[in-house]
Amino acid sequence: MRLTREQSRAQTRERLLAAAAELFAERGVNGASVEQIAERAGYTRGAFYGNFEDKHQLVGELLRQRTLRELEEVTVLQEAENPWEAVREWNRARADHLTEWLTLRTELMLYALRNEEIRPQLAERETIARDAHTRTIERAFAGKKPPADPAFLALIVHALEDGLLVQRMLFPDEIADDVVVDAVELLMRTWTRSAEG
Amino acid sequence: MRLTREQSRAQTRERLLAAAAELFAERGVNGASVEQIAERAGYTRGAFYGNFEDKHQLVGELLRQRTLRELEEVTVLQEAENPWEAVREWNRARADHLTEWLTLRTELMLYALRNEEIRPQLAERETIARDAHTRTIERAFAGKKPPADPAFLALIVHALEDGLLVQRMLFPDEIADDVVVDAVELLMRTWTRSAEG
DNA sequence: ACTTCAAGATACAGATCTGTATCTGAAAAC
DNA sequence: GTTTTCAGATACAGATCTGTATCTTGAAGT
Repeated sequence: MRLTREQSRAQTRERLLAAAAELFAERGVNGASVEQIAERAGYTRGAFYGNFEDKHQLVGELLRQRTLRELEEVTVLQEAENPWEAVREWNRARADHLTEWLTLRTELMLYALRNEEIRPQLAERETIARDAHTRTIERAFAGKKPPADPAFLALIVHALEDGLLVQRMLFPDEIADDVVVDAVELLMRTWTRSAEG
Repeated sequence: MRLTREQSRAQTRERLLAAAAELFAERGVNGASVEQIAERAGYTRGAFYGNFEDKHQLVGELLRQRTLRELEEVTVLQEAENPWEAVREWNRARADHLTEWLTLRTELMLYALRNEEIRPQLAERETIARDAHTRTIERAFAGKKPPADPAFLALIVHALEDGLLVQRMLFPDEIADDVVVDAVELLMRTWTRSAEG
């Protein structure tokens, strides 16, 4: 199939971003050279510098892209008919590429942490994720009295999810995919129980 | 004060390790060159290669050193007369350097994750920390019936602590130092309450 | 079809980094 | 006090990486 010039250019950009994501996960942002990225994508450095200012800008783009994707996923999961089962399914689906995915996420976090300009993007992602949890919790406690401020409970759930993903990455054999959901369900159960009592 | 040759050499090693820790936190392991490390420590590359094979070996040493320190701290905190208050104090003390400390920790984690040889060290640290939590929880539930396997509850507490530290690093103004302890206390409270009911 | 234009390849200059090999000066040994 | 030894500095060769400047080729426009 013949591609229009614009399409071809977009495809090149996309391939470069995908190759960069792979290499960043494998060797870290600083460990992957522009040359390696271009080569992995099937091009030379010329294509890279034609599409991005430099590696710094590409990292910014990648972070933007990944943040957007994650926010979309959050929305989809929340709007599912059975959110808990949806999250469970999500964890199972991510299982194969968990290390790659989480490593890249961590690399981007560290990078953003060191660069004032793109740091707000990081903050935005966290805030939205936490707000989503807050709403879910408020809904779950409609009527009942939660054991603490819903925003605080949401922070706990959010941090717990993140921490458990890391543990799952470090001990893939020992920790089941469902642990994340199981743990959150346990918390919600004990919280609602203590609310009734 | 005059130093013996052996002392001087040990001092040099120590300074190089400290300088490396600083730079790894600032720019990442791959972002810090051997030259920069030596310079920050007040030496030249000659001193570096006289004390370490290469950067790879130094990272291994650093990981070993930091792991040991953390394990010591865990022991000290556990054996304190009032562990909870001790942990609270620990969090306050770390507040100033939290970002530097946690960034380095994350960098070392990523590095170990990518190097099969030193990966066991990482696993050891996590295992010991989790075991310590398991014992604490078993003690807390002596007699009562916990809402789940103590090892599972320990995993939750451990992951939650890690996740909250990250959140505290990302939002230093928004999240208080005590949040980590407060959150764990909340969990323990609701768990024991649900155990009584 | 012929011209124009731009995506991507190639070539080049400069910077940086690594690792080794050699040198120097001060502590240790006698 | 002289000799030996070793920690750390200096010098060097090779590799790699970045960014720009120029070239080539195929799509777009007429």
